[in-house]
Amino acid sequence: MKLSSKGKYGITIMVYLAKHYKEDRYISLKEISENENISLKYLEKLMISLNRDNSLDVKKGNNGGYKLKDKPSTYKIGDILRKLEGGDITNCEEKKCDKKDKCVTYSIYKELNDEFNKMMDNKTLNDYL
Amino acid sequence: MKLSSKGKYGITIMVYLAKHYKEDRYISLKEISENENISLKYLEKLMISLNRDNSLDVKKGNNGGYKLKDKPSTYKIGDILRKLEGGDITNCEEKKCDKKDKCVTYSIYKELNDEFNKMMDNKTLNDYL
DNA sequence: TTGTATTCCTACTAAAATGGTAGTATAATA
DNA sequence: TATTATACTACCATTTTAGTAGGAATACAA
Repeated sequence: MKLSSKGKYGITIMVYLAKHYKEDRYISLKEISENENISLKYLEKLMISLNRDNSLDVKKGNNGGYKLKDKPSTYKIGDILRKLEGGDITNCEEKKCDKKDKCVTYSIYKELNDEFNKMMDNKTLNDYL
Repeated sequence: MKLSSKGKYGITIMVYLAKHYKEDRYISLKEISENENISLKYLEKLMISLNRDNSLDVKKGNNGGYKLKDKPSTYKIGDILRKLEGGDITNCEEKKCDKKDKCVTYSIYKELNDEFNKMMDNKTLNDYL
């Protein structure tokens, strides 16, 4: 029942981009790395996950980097965390288990999962500038 | 952002006890093990955590076992999961981090954590009989 | 066209957490 | 004293987490 540090980094990164949204420039991972104390190499890896839905603008090369494609209020905290932490709070869906709907725990976990997602989707980057 | 199978077993166990609450007898781990397909040895270990708050009645020896001390509606799902999964959804509290309240992520995680706990505490064993 | 700054891709790895197993001790009671 | 339970302690294999390392691809500027 833990949110991993991956998700925390993800939020840190996205909030950083959001804070500089109005400057309308590409922000390099080097800059984020130095300001937020996250290793550059690890950042690179996190960005792959964070941008797998193509919600960010990327440019390689000199003065390249990342920026938000849209305004901060369109980025839900839930989306960010799900990209980094895996989609589901429960692992009831997995092959291991054959009971599915017969199972009490499954229904509890499903409820918790749905409510948790709803909760996270109520918050956007704009709430944390 | 995963709830582990430990928590699922915990709910399975507690729901089992709840279902037999009215029979007012001690239920052995052997019985639960056979009915729910959980290894006896692992069950024993889970019970230590599940009963570390002494919310269950235990008797050793012949015809011994566990039973609820109180009616199912007094057992919150949140309490059960927290006992097995560790108290907090975030690990922002840990020594690693020195920022604490300055930190945006901390405040997000705290909100999520509080709401998640509230959510789980709204459900009791009685809702899943 | 060459150098430099950047992201992208693939592979590896140490440490921690998870999900158990095994053996023995302790207790209750018939 | 035999039997049926839980309690305690130690171990362990597998998976996940949190990175590191090295180089390839791309963009652009001098």
